[in-house]
Amino acid sequence: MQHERNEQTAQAETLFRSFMKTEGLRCTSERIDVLQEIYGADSHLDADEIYNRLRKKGTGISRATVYHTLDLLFRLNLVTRIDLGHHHTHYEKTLGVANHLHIVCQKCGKVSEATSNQLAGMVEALCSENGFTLGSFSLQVFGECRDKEACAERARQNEAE
Amino acid sequence: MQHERNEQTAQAETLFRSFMKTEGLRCTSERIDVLQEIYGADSHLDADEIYNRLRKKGTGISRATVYHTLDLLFRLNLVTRIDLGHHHTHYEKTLGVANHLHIVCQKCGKVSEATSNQLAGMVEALCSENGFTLGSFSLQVFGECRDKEACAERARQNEAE
DNA sequence: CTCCTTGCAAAGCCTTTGCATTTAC
DNA sequence: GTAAATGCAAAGGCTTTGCAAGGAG
Repeated sequence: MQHERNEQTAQAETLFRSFMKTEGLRCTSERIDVLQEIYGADSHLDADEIYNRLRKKGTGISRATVYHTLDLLFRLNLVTRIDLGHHHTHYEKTLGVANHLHIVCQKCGKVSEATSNQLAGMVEALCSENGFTLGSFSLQVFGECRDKEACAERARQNEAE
Repeated sequence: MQHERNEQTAQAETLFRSFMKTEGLRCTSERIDVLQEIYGADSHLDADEIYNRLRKKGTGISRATVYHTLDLLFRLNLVTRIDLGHHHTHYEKTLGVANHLHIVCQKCGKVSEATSNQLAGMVEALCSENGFTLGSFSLQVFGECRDKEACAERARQNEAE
């Protein structure tokens, strides 16, 4: 698993460098840092989380650069934008997680990660049918936890904060 | 078609009134106006579009109420929130459009509406498997137009604006 | 050496909030 | 009559932008 993750990160970095060369853009250390932060994370992050994590590691990056880089990575399909209903964007790696989706509870806000082995193929087919080349996609599902008790407990915790 | 749309709107309104009664909330004319605006629209709208359309019709509604109502309708699963990458939320009716998704071109920004007859069933199954009751969902696909010429033309138009 | 990129701070924009007023039930 | 909803304006929070300084190719 550890090994797999590193491979993904390495693959992303190789792709990134090649993209940058093609587009005549520069591979700065800040950009690589953001890429690694996202690929090293187990799930979705928002811009501020990425900024703070990098600062804590001693990387002297600015928010402006984080936003610029995220936009770049999105355009290159190395990260996806997802909207979990928090009114700000989250970001997630695309490589190696094409069967990935989120289910958000509308009551307690809990976000569950789910996988589907049909999803990627279906989206790919839909793109073809509609005259598009697939870049990335994100599926958000809003619903309610079936476990009402645990859900209510979490909702209470949220209130408290 | 016209008939079908009206039926959906009527169905949404009935559901809404019953929800409101159950929750002890009030059916104000502003809330009904927002609901009708969304159900009367052919596609996704953002909060400001809803506000402006209602104002043009002479409805004296405020932005605050539009936002409050959208939140309410979302919680009741009468509208879905979608993120088309514009960094602000769009809203769309849920009733009668469960097979609906968006494909956004990352180059020119064009949004295509697509349908899939497998999608709703798949999402429903995923919810069950993961211990959730389905409320609503939204799938956004980011990619590139295959028609490069038309795409480049649209991109140029966007620049001009 | 050139042009891209960074970082700071300010501006921008969407969304939420506090509070007095109005209104549905 | 009373609790809920509206509207206004101000505040809030995420994101973008302008511009000077720095750095990759």
